[in-house]
Amino acid sequence: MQTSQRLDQQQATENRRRELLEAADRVVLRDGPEASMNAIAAEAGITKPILYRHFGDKSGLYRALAKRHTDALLDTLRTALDSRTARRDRVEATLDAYLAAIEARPQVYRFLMHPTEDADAEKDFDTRRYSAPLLRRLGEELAKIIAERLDLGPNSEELARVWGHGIVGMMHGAGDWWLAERPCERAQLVAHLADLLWGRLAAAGDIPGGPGF
Amino acid sequence: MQTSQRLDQQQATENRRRELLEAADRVVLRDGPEASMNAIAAEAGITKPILYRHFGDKSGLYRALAKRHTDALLDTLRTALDSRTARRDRVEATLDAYLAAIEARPQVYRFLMHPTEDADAEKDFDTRRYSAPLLRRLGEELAKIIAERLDLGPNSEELARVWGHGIVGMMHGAGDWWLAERPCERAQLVAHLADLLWGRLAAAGDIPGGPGF
DNA sequence: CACTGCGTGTTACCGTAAGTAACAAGCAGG
DNA sequence: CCTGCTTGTTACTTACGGTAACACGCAGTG
Repeated sequence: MQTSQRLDQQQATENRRRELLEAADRVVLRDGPEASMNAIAAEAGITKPILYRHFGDKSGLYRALAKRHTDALLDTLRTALDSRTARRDRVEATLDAYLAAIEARPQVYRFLMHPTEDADAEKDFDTRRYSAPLLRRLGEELAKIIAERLDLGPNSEELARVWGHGIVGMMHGAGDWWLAERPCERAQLVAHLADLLWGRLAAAGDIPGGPGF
Repeated sequence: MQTSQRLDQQQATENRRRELLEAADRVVLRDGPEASMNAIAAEAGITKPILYRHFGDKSGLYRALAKRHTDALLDTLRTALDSRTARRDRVEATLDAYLAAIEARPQVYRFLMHPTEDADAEKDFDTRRYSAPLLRRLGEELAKIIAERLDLGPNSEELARVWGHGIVGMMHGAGDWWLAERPCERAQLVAHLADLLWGRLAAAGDIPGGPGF
């Protein structure tokens, strides 16, 4: 019975882990990224050392938590990108899906954007590994899709990655501002961003009599 | 002699403030955004309470410090945007100026991008006031310039602001990734991003026999 | 049955960082 | 000399991440 016991045990700890993650989730949903380990432990009805046994340290817990949300968001975005419509419609659907997600759960969004405060960064002012993993993943995924589907001529690999991270950055930057200021409807924002990607900036005329651009 | 004394006094404290800011600058340049108040005070040859008397709290000091760098960066970018060349050249010059700046002083850049950890956020999970002030300012400035110079038809105000923040976000996202991974030369990155803004994404053909996009 | 091993849980602690209270010294001007 | 103001200090509090050490419960084994 040793092996089956070990399996039971493994599953039990995995269930526990899931419970803890869900508790952490609730706290983050309430307090945002500055949720403390103490608060999370309290929400789960236990004390800190147990959290540390399960996740090593704070960034371990946060990584686990972020992975769940990131996976979910990526699924949503992929669905939007995979619909069988015109390219512009799909781009708009994807932008809209992202914006809807951050609009629905701003605290989670803030949590995901939080730089990792990584312990492994230590003393090296290395510039690597400082920004939000979510954005990196989104950028890479988008790059892959672009490279798969678009005929970009030579250098397509590099071009696709730049575009992937650039578009994700655009989405993030505009979304962040929009969420804070709410200057217009979501649909308007989506249309404006798609216009930007569709080259309207390059096509626009100078202001008549203006200083030129 | 009372008034002139008061003026002397005012100027003296202002000089002191400048000295302290320069010390803080050196520490941030060395340690990045996690520079501690103790370390900054030590660098300035004094102790914490004096820093607090001058700047109120940490975010006060950080705001003052960020303002200096943001002003400087904005000046650089404005110069690039104001050159008397073709629109595409000016856009590329601006992107390049931004990227050169973050490449030259990554620690300062990390510091500027750091979310404010604002004390005034307190308990309101308000979503406002959480992201880097630098990006907001860049976005607004760019929006102003776009609105001033481009003929965008109706709704131009709103469109310009969306584009401003969107383009800044794109620049930031791509720059951040590029700085971490260094996948190509700066000039390449600039050209690719300009291509994106010039609508090459919309114009590209599907991969022959691929899944479509 | 006593005994060992292991996973779960606790309390109590350390180090560090933000922020503050309270006090000491230099130096104007009555 | 004494009052008031600025500049500086030391020493504290509070909060948080992280850890050590110890206690309980519960399998399986001699």
